[in-house]
Amino acid sequence: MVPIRKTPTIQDVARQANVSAATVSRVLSSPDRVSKTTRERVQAAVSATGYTINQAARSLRLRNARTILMAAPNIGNPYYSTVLDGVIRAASERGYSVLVATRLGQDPNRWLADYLHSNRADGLLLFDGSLDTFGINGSDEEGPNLPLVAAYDEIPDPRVNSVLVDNRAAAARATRHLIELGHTRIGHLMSPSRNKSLHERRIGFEQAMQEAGLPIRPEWMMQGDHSLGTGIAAGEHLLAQSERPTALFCGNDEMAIGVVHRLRLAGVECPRDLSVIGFDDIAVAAFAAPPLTTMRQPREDIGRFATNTLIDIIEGVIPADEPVHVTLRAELVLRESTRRA
Amino acid sequence: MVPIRKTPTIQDVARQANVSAATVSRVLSSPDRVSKTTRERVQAAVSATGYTINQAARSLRLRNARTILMAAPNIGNPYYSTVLDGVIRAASERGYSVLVATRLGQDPNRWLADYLHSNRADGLLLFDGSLDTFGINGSDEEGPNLPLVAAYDEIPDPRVNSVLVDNRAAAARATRHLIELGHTRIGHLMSPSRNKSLHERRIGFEQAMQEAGLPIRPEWMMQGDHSLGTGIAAGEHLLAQSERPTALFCGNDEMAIGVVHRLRLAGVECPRDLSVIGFDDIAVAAFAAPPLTTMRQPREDIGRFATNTLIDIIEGVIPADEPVHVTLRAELVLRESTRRA
DNA sequence: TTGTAGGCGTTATCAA
DNA sequence: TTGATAACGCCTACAA
Repeated sequence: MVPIRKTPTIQDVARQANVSAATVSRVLSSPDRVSKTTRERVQAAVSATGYTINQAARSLRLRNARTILMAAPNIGNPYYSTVLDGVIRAASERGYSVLVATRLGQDPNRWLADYLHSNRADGLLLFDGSLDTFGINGSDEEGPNLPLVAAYDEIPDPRVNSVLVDNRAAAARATRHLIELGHTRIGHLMSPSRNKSLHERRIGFEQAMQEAGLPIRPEWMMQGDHSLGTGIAAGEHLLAQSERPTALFCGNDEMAIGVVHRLRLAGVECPRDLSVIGFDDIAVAAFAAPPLTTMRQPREDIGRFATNTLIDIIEGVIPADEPVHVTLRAELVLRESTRRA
Repeated sequence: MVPIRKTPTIQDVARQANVSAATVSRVLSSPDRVSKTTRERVQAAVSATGYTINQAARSLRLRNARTILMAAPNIGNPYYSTVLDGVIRAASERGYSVLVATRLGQDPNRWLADYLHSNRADGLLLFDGSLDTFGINGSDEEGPNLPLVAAYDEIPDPRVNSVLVDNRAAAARATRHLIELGHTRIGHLMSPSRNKSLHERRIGFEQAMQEAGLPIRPEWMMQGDHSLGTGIAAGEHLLAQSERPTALFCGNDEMAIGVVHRLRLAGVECPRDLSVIGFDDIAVAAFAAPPLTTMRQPREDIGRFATNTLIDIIEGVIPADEPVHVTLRAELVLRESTRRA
């Protein structure tokens, strides 16, 4: 015979505490504007009733949602899920909820813009390079931009806030690691070049080689598409050569694993005959045979920085008209696939 | 000199179309209750103004959020992120948004309950076994339960809707695979037994062995904690024995990889000297040396089923008072770590 | 078929 | 310091 118990509203609390709803609201948002005695009475009433603030009503009134939206191509991919972990951490520390979207329908730009306009999210974290930031921001001339931070390899638009990894410096660091081990015959399995940030990895490699006065041999510069398959193909390309490098910098870990795998089949052992360094530090890297030396992308930091930047913009801590560009550094992870020449 | 353009409301659309706001609302929610001509006029006005429905207002009025909340211990873990992928797919197909939470503060039960009461989410997907469903549901006697579906290994409470994998059947299937390959000397590296569902894996193993009339040798029954480390320890345990099994069923993939790794160091090769089958099909399994035969957990399906069940409950398609228990099957993934005896 | 009016729960403004 | 009031934008009886 328990009475049907609606979720209590601020009115219920007010009644219970013998004050007005306005006072309850004040106790909740700015307690110091209320006298100590009433404040305590209200707080008692709040816990007595089990009152929870109704976010929908609050959002409607305040025109914000205290929620951010993360858009990523595929959250099943460990890269994005690690980033998401950082996002959730940072957001919850600042009292924000996180909405995750991967299926953006026919017109992703409109879909995302609607999300913000519809008062479901206050800002947008964009991890999907296939999306066009112009479209989301509305046509160039008009109106204020939506709170938006982009964090993916290709940032075409300097007017958009971004969090990126310094690919060039990271690639140079990887290459110098090989040089420091005494290698002079060094090859590079390149990432797809369509993408500007990935292209930076090649630039970084070339810079490090030039600085060390080492020759870049064209037959040791191979092109891959980041798949295991092109790694294997690159392995075959190397096997076909009379002179082989003693070290190889690969544009990502999958390709590195492919190369190592293919060469082993032919009796060329890593790191005995060839030192190999990868890029990304995917989960598999530590379990590969041999465990792969690589440059670790600071995925969680990317999520955290992007989130904090976004919330700063939402809350006006950072002026919205001056784009923010954060650059993070990758970290060298030493394992067993590289060794002294 | 562009005028400051507020996001248009339903009133703006109404004005533009020369109708009342109520009519616009009808066009949006039940178009057939409006004459064709006005409907078209309204639709034109909607796109002319770029109107987007304000979710906060809608939620307040309708007392729902068309949003579900997924609670998981750690979204950086590939297991949960794959589940999340399924969740997002299913939810977006049914027009729901997905909120993800991993940091639940000091009092997780209260935190989660607040989330629902505060009208931010209509239902809860629980993937965190450390949470107590009793607490969230409110004390036993009172009130209607919150829409909640649990999907983790340990389901202590039959009154809670759940989506689970049939661990016993899956373990039996794995064991029978080894038996079918002609093995008779089969060991088992067990999962932690504190957990009921994990304990089922052991039961499944024992059942399959008994059905085949094979002996269960105590010295080949080892206990692990699902870490790589206990896999290595189990490998050492096996190496110390004068008589070894020819096949081993491991409670999860990490342990399987650990065993294989340790045995190889001692010159015992998999699958030449020992066939090994794991459980889960973590991403690493396919890249292990040798690629690991294993039972794949249908992670994405778990997410999808849980989500659809939850939304069914929210929308009243399924009666809330009769708990739903869905059982999914794991799938045998054949790779190279098992072979004929 | 369409319009009017009231209220969902909150907070900001203004007055007391 | 506190209270009354109005408004945020939407939906749904009810009336026309």
